[in-house]
Amino acid sequence: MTTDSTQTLATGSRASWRRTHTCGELRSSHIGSTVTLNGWVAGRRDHGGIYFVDLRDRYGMTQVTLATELSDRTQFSTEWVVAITGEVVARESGNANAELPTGEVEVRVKELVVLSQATVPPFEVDDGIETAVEIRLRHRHVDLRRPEMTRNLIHRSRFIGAMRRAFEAQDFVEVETPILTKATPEGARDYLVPSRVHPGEFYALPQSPQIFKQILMVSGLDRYFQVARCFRDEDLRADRQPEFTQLDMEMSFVAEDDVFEAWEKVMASVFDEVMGIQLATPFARLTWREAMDRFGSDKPDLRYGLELVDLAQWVPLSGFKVFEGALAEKNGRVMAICVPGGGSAISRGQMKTLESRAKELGAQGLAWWKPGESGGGAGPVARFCEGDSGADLLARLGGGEGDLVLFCAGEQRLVWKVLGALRTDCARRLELIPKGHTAAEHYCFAWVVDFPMYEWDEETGAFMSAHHPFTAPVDPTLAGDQGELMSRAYDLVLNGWELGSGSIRIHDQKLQARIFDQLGISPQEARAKFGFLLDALGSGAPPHGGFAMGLDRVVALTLGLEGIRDVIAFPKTTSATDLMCGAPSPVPDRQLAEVHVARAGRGRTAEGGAASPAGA
RNA sequence: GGGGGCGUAGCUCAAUUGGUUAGAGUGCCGGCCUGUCACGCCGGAGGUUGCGGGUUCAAGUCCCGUCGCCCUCGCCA
Repeated sequence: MTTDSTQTLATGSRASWRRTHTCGELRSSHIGSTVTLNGWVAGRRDHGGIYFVDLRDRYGMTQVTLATELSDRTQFSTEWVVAITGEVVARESGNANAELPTGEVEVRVKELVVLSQATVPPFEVDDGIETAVEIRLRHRHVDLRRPEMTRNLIHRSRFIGAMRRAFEAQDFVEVETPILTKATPEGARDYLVPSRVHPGEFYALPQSPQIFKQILMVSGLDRYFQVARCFRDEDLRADRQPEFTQLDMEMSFVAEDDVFEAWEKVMASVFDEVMGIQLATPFARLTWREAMDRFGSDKPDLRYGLELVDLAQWVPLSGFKVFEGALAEKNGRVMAICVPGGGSAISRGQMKTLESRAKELGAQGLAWWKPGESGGGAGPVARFCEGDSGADLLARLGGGEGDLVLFCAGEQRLVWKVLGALRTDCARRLELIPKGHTAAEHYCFAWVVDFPMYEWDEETGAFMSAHHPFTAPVDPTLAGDQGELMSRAYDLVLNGWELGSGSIRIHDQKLQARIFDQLGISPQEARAKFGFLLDALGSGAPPHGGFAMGLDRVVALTLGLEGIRDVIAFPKTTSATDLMCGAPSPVPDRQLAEVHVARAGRGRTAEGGAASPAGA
């Protein structure tokens, strides 16, 4: 039986159902007062003579009680939105709920108004559910009602707010840059937006506000920041969405240290304000080369050891032809990691998994050794580790009996990649990674500096910028082998995640032109693509540099999450679709014609049929 | 684009060698219960086994195709 209470809703701006308190607010001090609460019915327990309702809003949960007479004549169910008015009463001792901040009291309901009915929820609106991501995304409006999801979004909001205050405290100015901008063939694939006014021409959504922020420096803004949406049409990962948010910044008349210091201040202030954590600054610094050689990664997780060890000196002692051959190759390396206790902790089955992982990354196989009592031991490399050879190796690795040694031989980049991945894998397996995200020691920040300027691209047979083409070289004379040039780019790394990257930029028009030349971009091409930047650099450009931090990532890490999906209100799936609103979707032909776009090849039409191939 | 995993009730899962009417928990609906808060007890409804084809006397199960989700390599200046 539905009450007529919904009829009483339209009673003007001072409706009687308006809440006086939130559902997370009531304490013993409120006992005796009459209150009105608004919220969602999170749970009901009918005990015959007394009826309990858990009322939930984003502030918390409050238990309210209904007399039989009231519960009998009022219909409501899970997730209905109701208003209750009643008296706050103490719970008798023994009935208090210590789990709930409001657990000392409850509200004895005199009146209940149904504000909105609800369909049965597709899954429980509660923390710790095991519902498939797909279902949660499809019903995101319900998913976000779950306290842990609400908490994530609130944490994100506070984090961003604190960042804004911290930058403003250092005189940074927030400036918005265009979302409809110019396509750049370099870098990631652009999302394109057809122009209606200019047939056949397209805007691109920004991969980052890079050029705009440099131009703001030329304009004399001196210190800029922005909470910037960025778009990259590339395949997704757990820590990658096609649209994501950066805390982007740029500053003038600076070198690396100035940028680092500005960020260290911001991070220290934000962690303190939002989480009460006192970060130690300055953050650790290591060169790219050191990061690769010690951890096999340019985003090393510094919370544990398992470092890579170079074995060039040991290989001749081993007499292992395969390793000797690898060393003789150009950029050949033989390296290993020693997994403490891995001799017994890593099973035969797990070794198979490690090996297939190594092969997946391009290794021929996985050489390993489990040292035994007297220098022998098990594994394909064991017979090269007998006697002095084994003793020498163990001394280099700092290991011994009971450990597991994993080798990798080959081209340097491959060795780094394989051992870097195995290092992470083993650390996870052996649970060497300290858990937690609530104390300073859970956060290992590090600046990685001195990246290579260029990377060789096999596909195009040309050098590409490792960072981006506006990055200043360490040596502005560009002397020496182009492949060996180092850049003034840097990354900030946290617990094995790349939080963001930046660089000191080129502020000299002539040097910028030379870099374009090294990238194989002709002067005509450079003018067409980046003419406005070159013009700006020629109009009085201050030395400048900056950095952009992936907000989704840092927010996820500070919540102890392993992916960024749960800190984004409406994220996309692995195939870049939005399951809630159904984007992307076909559009009617009329709409396509307006923007001068014709269908080509596969695809659905707005009418649901398949599009005819172009030219048909 | 490649590799791997998953897809059965609203949700989470089970179903022997291919074999009777596809089950359980939870949620939902109804009934009982005055102190629960993962309430308890009794009853009920709820299924295009992702979709399409094939093999077979017989398919949730085997084969082919396809779609979706997750992880991952490539990719992500």
